[in-house]
Amino acid sequence: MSYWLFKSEPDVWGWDHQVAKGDEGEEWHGVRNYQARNNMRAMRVGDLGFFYHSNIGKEVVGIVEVCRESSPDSTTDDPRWDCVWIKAVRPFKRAVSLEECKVQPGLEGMVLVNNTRLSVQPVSPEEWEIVCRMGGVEP
DNA sequence: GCCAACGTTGGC
DNA sequence: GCCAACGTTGGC
Repeated sequence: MSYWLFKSEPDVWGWDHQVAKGDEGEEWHGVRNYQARNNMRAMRVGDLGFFYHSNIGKEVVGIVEVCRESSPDSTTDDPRWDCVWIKAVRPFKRAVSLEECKVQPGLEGMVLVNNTRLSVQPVSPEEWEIVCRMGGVEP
């Protein structure tokens, strides 16, 4: 079981959209970055991830689960790009902002804090636990 | 809206 | 294979 973080601009695709898709989930299409794609290829069904709102909010708002492993991205014919499907699991009781993460002990090495431009990131088990607790949910 | 960081592209 | 030019992301 591994942990991840998915970034999305909430005015394009936000937590509420994700929740509306229910257990069927949604294809995490549109990623055109090798590092992010490779992270998705490493995902397995049942892996958990944070759902992060970039630009607007800049905060982790909930937890998602990988419900389909990486397969061709339906929004392109380019065979280089594929993606997983994710479904919403539960919302945070309170959103955890980027600002908070930056000053939280234990999160100094978090990719979110150190590589602002990577849209699909790995999260360590320690980071997972810390951020879940900050968000008011059990890891 | 600006700009820093970073990734990609393409000429050589 | 190098690197300059360019494009994109995302925090501020």
